Amino acid sequence: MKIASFNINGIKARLPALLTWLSETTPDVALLQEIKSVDAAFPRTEIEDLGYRVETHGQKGFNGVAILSRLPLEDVVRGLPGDPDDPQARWIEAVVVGRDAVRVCGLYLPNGNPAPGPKFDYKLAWMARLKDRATALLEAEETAVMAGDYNIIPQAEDAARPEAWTEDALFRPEARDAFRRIQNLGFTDALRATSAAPETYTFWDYQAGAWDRNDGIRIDHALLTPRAADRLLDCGIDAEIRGREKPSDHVPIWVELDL
DNA sequence: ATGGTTGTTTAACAA
Repeated sequence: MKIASFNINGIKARLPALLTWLSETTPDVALLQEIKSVDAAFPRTEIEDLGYRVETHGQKGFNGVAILSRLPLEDVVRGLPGDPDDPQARWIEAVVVGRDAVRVCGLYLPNGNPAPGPKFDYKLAWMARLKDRATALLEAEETAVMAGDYNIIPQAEDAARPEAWTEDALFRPEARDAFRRIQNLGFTDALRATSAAPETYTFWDYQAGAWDRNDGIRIDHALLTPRAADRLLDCGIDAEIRGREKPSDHVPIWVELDL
């Protein structure tokens, strides 16, 4: 089973590019972030025509996440548990019913800039809730994947110019520590840990020719529970699509599990 | 230090 994650930066602007990528790479599951759409306006028909079920958790203007799946989905949950009053649509999870079941969690972690400040506080509070959800997945011994735009540069090697990010919310020690604490609960960072992990980034800014200069960062991640990590066959980053017409500033990541 | 770009939505805000 191939599970991909892609911050598309607006479904309205990215639909042709998304359909092309889906047709070319045929993931069984695609977790989308930054759909920037309300549920009713999401172009589900065009995606369903490619054989995907569509579950969205959107809002007006920004944020918004979705799950596309060629396999049946059960137990869809919208919103990260822990704050029913959180107005920002950044989490959706569901159980994919394949040869064996796997829980997929798609997340769009808050950016947090400028830091320090209320947006950075919100980022850290959201990460505390993520840690609680992650702990519950481990305690239930689930086969689960938490993938998406984490807005975290875990280590200096994950940036072409780490010195440019020292004061940024994506690289500040408090945010990296929070990410490390979650991973150290027992998750595998698939795109770093495996021999198949590619040596490339997942985000290149639109500004200042970042793609042409390969001035990127690795901020999209797939964390696997031990039961999922045991099934990991391969993983990758579809970096080349960053060079296409009207690209997102992120590129897709994917893991292949023996499920 | 500033500005550089894109998307949603139409004046900023978010990234």
